[in-house]
Amino acid sequence: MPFLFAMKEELEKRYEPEKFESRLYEQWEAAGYFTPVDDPERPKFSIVIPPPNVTGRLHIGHALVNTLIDIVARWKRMSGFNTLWVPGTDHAGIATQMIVDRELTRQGLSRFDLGREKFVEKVWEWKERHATEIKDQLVRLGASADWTREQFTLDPKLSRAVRYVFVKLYEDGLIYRDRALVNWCPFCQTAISDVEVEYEERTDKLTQIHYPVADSDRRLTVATTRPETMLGDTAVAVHPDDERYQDLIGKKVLLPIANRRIPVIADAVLVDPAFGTGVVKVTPAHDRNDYETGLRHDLPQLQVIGEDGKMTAAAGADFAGLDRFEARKKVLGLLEAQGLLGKIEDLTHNVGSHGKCGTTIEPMLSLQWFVKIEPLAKPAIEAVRSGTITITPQSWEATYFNWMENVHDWTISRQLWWGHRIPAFHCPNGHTTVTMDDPAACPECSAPVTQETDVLDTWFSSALWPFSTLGWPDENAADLKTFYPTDALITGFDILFFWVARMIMMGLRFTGRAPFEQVFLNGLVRDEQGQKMSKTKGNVIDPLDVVNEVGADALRFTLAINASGRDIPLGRSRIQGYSAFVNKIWNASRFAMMHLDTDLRDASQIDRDELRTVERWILSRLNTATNEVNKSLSHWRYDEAANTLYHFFWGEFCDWYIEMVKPVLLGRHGDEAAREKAKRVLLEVLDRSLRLLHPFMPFVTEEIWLKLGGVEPSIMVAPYPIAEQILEDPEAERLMTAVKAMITTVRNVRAERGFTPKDRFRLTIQAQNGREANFFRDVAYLLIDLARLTEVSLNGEVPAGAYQDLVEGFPIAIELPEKVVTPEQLERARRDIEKSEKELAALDAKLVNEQFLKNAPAQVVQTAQARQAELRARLGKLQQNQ
RNA sequence: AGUCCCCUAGCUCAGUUGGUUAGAGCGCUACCUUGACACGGUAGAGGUCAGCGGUUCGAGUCCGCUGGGGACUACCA
Repeated sequence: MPFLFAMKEELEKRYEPEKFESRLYEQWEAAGYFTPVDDPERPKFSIVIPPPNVTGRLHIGHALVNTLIDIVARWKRMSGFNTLWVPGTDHAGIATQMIVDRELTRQGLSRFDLGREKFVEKVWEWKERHATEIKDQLVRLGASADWTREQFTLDPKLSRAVRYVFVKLYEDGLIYRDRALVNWCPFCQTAISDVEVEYEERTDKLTQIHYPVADSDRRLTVATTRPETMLGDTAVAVHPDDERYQDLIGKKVLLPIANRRIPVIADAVLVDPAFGTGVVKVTPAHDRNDYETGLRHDLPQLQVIGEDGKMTAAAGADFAGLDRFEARKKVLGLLEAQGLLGKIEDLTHNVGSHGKCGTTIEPMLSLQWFVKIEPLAKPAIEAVRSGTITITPQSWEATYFNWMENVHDWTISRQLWWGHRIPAFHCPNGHTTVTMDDPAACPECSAPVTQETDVLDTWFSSALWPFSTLGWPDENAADLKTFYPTDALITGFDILFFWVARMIMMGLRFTGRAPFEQVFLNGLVRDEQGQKMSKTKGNVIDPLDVVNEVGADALRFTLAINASGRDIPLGRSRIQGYSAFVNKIWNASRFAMMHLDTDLRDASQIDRDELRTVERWILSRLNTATNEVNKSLSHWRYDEAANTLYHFFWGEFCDWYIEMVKPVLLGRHGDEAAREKAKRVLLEVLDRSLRLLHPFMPFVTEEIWLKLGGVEPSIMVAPYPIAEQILEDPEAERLMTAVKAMITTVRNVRAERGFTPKDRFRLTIQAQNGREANFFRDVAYLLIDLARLTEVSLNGEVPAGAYQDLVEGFPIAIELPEKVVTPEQLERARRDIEKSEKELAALDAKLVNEQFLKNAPAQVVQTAQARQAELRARLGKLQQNQ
């Protein structure tokens, strides 16, 4: 990696991200770095944003997803990929309509006062405001998305794709219109799909009601949690084999209040004879199972609850117009008065409500549009099973299969105003036309046509997002040809069914290819105690607040280092911890730059053989880190990659290497030539570290790097480091590990024996051969500096009374002045020895065990033997320290 | 009810195909304002890896059971 640097200026004393983050982003955008280059030589990498709803501000979950996307995008871009990240927003049908509706309510208006056209105009105004706000927030995060390609699901281009898909699926018989039982939200007054229903466990009253058997004094007792639906009962069902009711099958019961005669039917599917009384009331118009039972027995469907959640005329004059829950009370009162009320018990069951508004769902018969799902699901299942698409973490695949293998047809029509209006045209003679272009008149009978008023489920357009945003259905669209299929999809697991599954289905159906190869599902951001964040709990963290407080880089790094695919516990203290790391990077760079000259050139020209062991060591460690970061990122282990960087930069570069070059840089040791080499290596390590860190911390790395003055105009278009075998140096690592351990041992003994940092000792090292002896002589200045010694002597006599130890295979002795040893110190020393003795005993036993020697791999036996020898030697030394 | 996941230091978590002395961050203790950083440095305390049983020369890691927690899907009159 040849590179040139000309130090431009020093860093500010303090790290103050607010001073440069926005400026850098503007520079990147102005330079066009977010837009892919037109270079056919480069492999491409493309990814689409999970389009945020235009309902409002982004929350911490958005910050997470977009940070993870940005890390991959920046990593790929620096790694030479022609990278496209498509940004955009979703019109979010119900959610957005609700919000604008609510605003109108505050003004004392309703959408009906405005009318459809005016209302939709209002929503567009809202959208313009919020799409901008969302972009601003992503900008603050440092998202390297290509804003010249920003998309919106209701844009003409995407709307055309939506219409094309609708028409095609209709023509292929996969979209149909039918009167069927759907999930109805009485508050939003629209049908919703199965996935939009959220189930919550609740304890309700299970009420027994006695239905008198017609022309008899017997009565059948049913049990229900929804007494008001009895008004819509059109049968009572028992199990065909239930002896208790054999004689009543085929007879009639008299439905109380309504005073209708309804049949007693036998149904083995609906009725579990062991539950309750074994008798079930059947309300085909308001319950899924009853609906299907009704179809089996050809029962009338009596709709007693209307679209507004109020009782209909069919419920009887006394009930018409009454809210469904009011009606329940009234029914119970009347039944009680008639003595037809039985036992009332608690029953814990699941109740479905609309995820967007919380209203209890009313299963309702309704004329709606559906997508036949099975022909779409089959290939989508196959794509994941065959590995064409991989899902990470893999455990989600089971959930995916489970759902896909059992999905029902998808209700796609919504009784809303905000969304893609269904391109179906009806004429008074009952003909329906579905075409790409609006028909002037009915093609069959030339009668005037009117367009369907329903709009499509928001997720219908989202399902096309990876290709509609790239220009599809125009097969020749340049972006489609270059960037489709996309490479990866990063999103929350909560929209696996809503979005991911449907994109796979639609992508396969319409482009013949999986819309992406890899899916990474990130976890939920929770608070530090693992609790879900919610406004009511007051534990919500607003990403923008965090950016304002500590900068985008600290937030991004905190999110990344916790992103393993599981839920992420996030708290202020955690973010603080990683903002300290950003601060550390700033200060370490500042130190390095204080000692780098302005005329450094082409550090790659250093002859590696001329480097000292210390320098070969840090380059070797850096190389290992480089290798690990690339590897971890390639399999979605953001946490591993971030951890590797954290420990390399702080634990090795700052804590050891910088301390080790200080004597040379500050002129306390070595000559001018040595100083030059040290500077170049320092620069090289800093440069590579910044590049490695850049995808995680784009701002701080750029700010420092620009001041370092590299040849590339920006770190974000500089090459990402890759591991180079030439930098590996196991021997340097072995020796430096020993040096570090010796320093730590001296410090440890100093502290344990109650000496102060000012007390200096003499250290004696026994080297095994001349080469090692020379090495320790060369680094003696380092040991003296970092371990605070008076001198280091090689292979000398061990003075009587010196503290002895064996460190990484090297016997050492520390000459300590006389000092009274406290009982605590003795106790500690004894415990240390005891621990080693225990371990040695276990090893001794293991190494005479023939089974172990026979079965264990040679490598394992060898390390055990080596450890045994070392422990024996070390114990010998330690026992002399009294 | 089914499927999946989790239980490792005070807290939150990492521990790849079973193999040296189980790690990190935060928190805690003691000492240190040493020329980049007190958002710092040095040293340290703290773990019967939920429990029981099994497989194995060897289990935090594999299998079974029990207990506790969570997620998703389906359904319950």
